[in-house]
Amino acid sequence: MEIALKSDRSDFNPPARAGATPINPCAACGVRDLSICGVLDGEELKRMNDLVTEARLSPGQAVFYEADPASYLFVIVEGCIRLYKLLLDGRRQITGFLYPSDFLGLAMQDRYAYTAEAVSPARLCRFDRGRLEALLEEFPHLEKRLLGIASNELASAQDQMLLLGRKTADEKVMSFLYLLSRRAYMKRQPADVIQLPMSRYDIADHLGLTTETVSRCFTRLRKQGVIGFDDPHQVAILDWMRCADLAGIDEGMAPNTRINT
Amino acid sequence: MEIALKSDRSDFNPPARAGATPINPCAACGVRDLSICGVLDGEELKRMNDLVTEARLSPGQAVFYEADPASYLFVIVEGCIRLYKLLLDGRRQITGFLYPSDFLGLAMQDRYAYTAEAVSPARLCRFDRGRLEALLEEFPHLEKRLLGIASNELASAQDQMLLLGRKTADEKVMSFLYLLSRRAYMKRQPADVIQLPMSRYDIADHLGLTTETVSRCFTRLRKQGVIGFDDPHQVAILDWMRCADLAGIDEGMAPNTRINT
DNA sequence: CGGGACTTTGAGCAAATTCAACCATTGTGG
DNA sequence: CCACAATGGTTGAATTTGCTCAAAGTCCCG
Repeated sequence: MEIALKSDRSDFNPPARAGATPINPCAACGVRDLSICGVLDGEELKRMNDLVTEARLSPGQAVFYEADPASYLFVIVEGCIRLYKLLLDGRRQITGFLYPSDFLGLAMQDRYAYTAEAVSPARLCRFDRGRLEALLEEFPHLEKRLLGIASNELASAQDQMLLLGRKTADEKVMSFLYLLSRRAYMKRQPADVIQLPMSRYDIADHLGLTTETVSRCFTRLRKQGVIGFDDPHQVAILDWMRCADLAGIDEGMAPNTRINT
Repeated sequence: MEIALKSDRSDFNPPARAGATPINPCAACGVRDLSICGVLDGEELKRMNDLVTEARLSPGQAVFYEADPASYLFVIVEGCIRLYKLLLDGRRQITGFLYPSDFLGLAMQDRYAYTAEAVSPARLCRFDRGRLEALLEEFPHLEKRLLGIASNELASAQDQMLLLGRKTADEKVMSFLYLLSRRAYMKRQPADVIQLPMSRYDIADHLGLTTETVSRCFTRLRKQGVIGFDDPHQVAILDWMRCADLAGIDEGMAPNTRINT
């Protein structure tokens, strides 16, 4: 199955030269504890280290394309990645944004189900799929971790369906912001000011809206005092009650007041 | 986290009496080959048989509710199940419909992420989660199968996001019908007449539309000769080219002319 | 035969889109 | 160093798709 792509693939990041790219040893990795590698001990980590190479991408570069053979799995080390699917006429749905420690490349039937592109300059760990699968035989808890990750993604996907199918434009935008804030909080990063590395266009394609509508929602919510921003890529949630109300959360608390979730 | 539910739980199916419900031995199961149990051999199947009980549900009965402790996993043996999530004000998004051989109950953090209800009279195999997980330790290929199932569901979820976010009402309805037809074909069931056990209301909540719009789409598509039906629960696809066009498939072939997918 | 649930159809309405213009920021070349 | 093109964001007016409200038709089952 071939997908229609206006853009050529000349910007495709060449595979890092095998064995030639020195990579930060996994033991020193900043995102390890949060990511799939967190379940591995010293010796296992060493084995894992053997089959990884680093990939660097600049904004707009693709990690892989929908329907490509799924030869690699990835872990984001730095930057933001967007995943999307296209209709034949070019309409785009961004199924998610990935951040450091997120896992990427679970595939159905050896083909990627979506395209992955860098939003901001990004660094990824790239694992050879075959060799990683071989490693799974040896480390069953790694496989268990993968299943856990897949379950989590499934749950997020269902949340996103609820958003796309049943929420209003304002609710969609507010839910999106709330989710990003919560994600930052979970990773012990500042959650008061939300960083939005992606464009309004990207946000629109993620929420099933148009750029114009997204922009209008932002200004409307700002006028109402729910959010605040000067830079369109840095937004603060001001009225947490109203935010939770719009996002469809039944607890109206700022993320840093929550006990656990 | 407690969800708002107008309906009480008086219709909840009582757990089948443990050990008391005789069940068709797995070896004789009609959906085994298609389902998760398909990877098990004779001895393994026997072990699996030990931890399963049968559940029967009549239309509208719940298998479990969102946020319930995820104590069981299920395989559908007969009937149709709808999965959904609710917003606080009652808006509903049906994330999927399940059919015989489908697997149910992958949970995040020990809680179900959605409610599961019978659409038509249904029969399910119910597995104790703890005991099944223990079995996974012994049968790693079973865990691999679960991961495969999760990957497939993830891919379907992404397709559904594309549908919800970017397709028109007609396209949504046609995509839905096409998918059901393809699913029937894959299971070697008649794919020329699509069985729709669910109501227009259910379809609407699955496609992010209202009943009225769904109904209008059906009549419009019938007038255009794309589909045909007398009974609203039995629909035939007549114009496969136009169907593929609307559904966003790039091959305009009837499912029974496809080589493989 | 009658009641209830589901489906269909119609008319008016509203949320979001489309089309268009304008503004702000950034990077480039003269 | 500044003009200016390019990109991304915002705002406005007109349009449209799908929704809401309302009513009528259909089917099933007691």
